[in-house]
Amino acid sequence: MSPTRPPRHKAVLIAILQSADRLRRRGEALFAPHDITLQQFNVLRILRGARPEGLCTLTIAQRMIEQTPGITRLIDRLEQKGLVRRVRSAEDRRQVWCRITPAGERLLERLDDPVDAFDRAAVRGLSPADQDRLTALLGQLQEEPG
Amino acid sequence: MSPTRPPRHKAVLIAILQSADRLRRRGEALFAPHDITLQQFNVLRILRGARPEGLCTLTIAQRMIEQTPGITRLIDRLEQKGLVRRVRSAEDRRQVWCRITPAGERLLERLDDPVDAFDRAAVRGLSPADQDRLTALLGQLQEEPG
DNA sequence: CGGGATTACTTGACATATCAACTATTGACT
DNA sequence: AGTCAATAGTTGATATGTCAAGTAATCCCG
Repeated sequence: MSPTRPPRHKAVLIAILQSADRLRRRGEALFAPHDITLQQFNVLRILRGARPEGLCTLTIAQRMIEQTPGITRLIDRLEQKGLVRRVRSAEDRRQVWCRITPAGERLLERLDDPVDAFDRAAVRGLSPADQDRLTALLGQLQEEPG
Repeated sequence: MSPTRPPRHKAVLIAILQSADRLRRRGEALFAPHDITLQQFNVLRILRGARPEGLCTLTIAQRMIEQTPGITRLIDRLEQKGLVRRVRSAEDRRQVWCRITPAGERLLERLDDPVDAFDRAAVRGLSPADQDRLTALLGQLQEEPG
């Protein structure tokens, strides 16, 4: 019924895209009740890791898991929700420093356990050794130039 | 400089999401000059594989690599470009049969070689055996329920 | 220290994604 | 036949993503 099995190199790519899609969707479902998206959560985590100074906008963008050209408006939304505060830098007035607020920290604290449980559940089909192998293989893939 | 390395189970998830993001973006860049998106390309390929009868809308959605709730409008765009034709089914008037047009087939033919080259290049950092291992590991991951 | 190149965002316009109704048909049962 | 449930799409509202262009501040170089 299904078409002929794809050649090995296509199978890899399909598997990666499918896995990521599933993970993203299940992640979004986890965060949706808390009124944030996966990307917003990632920003908050990055900012929690950068307390107390915070980070300026483009530095956050660089640390995102996924490329995020719309970082400004993403942080706009977090600021509107009161989870992030922004201040224009005094030394270099082009930069904007972003910091997580106490409300943002409280939200992350509420999410820490569920997220960790989610992550563990997501990989429970693989032994620790296989998890390392998988990470290593994907690392090799990404080392490719271009 | 970078924060502490993430635990093994998080590292896997990050690697998957990052890899997929890179692949998607490079794929989009490949298709952009031809005025289609990755998802549109996938629909066309699915429909080429279903010639000459075509498929009805939701069947296409089921075969997509990524979940695609906006399948109707996605196909709207393909129809507007003349790459797909739709006809309401006579037997079951709820269904809409979608078929690739000759223009759609010509577009795919132009893309076949570049896409194959792209796919091969994307995995050239891995030996064939490693490619199979990677596919298998991701398969195990996806077998997980929930 | 003046002027062009860079940097760090910001904004506007537009494409696409997502979810929740809603419509039209068909199927299943009585 | 008559009705309720299920199926197959469609549509509207809204959120988000993406690219290109614009602005303000700083840097670099003579």
